Amino acid sequence: MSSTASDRVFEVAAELFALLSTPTRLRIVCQLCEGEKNVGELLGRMGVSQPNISQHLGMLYRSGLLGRRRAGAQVYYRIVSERVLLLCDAVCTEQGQVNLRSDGVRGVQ
Amino acid sequence: MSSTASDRVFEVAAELFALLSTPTRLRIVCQLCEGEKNVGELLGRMGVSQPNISQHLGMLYRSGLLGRRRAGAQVYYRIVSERVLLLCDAVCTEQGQVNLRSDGVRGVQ
DNA sequence: CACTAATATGCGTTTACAGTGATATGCGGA
DNA sequence: TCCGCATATCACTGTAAACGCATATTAGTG
Repeated sequence: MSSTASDRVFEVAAELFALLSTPTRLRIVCQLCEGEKNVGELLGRMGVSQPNISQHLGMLYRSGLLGRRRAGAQVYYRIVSERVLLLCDAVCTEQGQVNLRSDGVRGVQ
Repeated sequence: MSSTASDRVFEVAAELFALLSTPTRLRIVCQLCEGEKNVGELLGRMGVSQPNISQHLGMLYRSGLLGRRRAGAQVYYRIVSERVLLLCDAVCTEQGQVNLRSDGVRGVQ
């Protein structure tokens, strides 16, 4: 049918949602909302294995949601997509739930 | 030990994202943004099978994202969750993006 | 060059889910 | 009441992906 370019739009958007569709990755994103962190720091705050978190980080990085920077033996990850922050906010406002961005800071930087 | 209340929040949010993580369901939601539609109307606008769309509709309905109303032999679905609209907007509000709630043509970044 | 810490990658298993085809249910009309 | 349309559900299959484990890579130190 006429669906060619708009198909891509839906596929890309669906992929983005899929990246946020597991609690572990959501928690990672939430942690990184507070600022850049290395793998060890993330590891300490969530009860998952190191290979597991590394795989999730790699996935988010390859998808362009996260950036990374090497500092000696450590690798620091950070959020580079403003879209992700919008999505996190959108999911938490409403339903009177806790804001995933626990520091409660809003706005664009 | 990590079984706190915030765990539930992440699980719930992840589930919501998962509901929007397939192109077919995203397209359904997009169609319903224009207003209430019955299954046949949705079927005509997207190239999927009837059982398939029915299952997706049932899933979205049971999750509370859609409402439904029977009119004779037809069943009309509508969006009842403001959250979904926010999410759709958030995906597209990045510059150079398309709004899913119209008929756009452009990719992500 | 070892040795160790920090992080990444490959593999195997299990589970969940999207899609399909066949069939069941609900509804209006003759 | 039987028929045909609109929609839902069941049973099945293939595939993808999350997790755990073992191992490889990279960096710092002696």
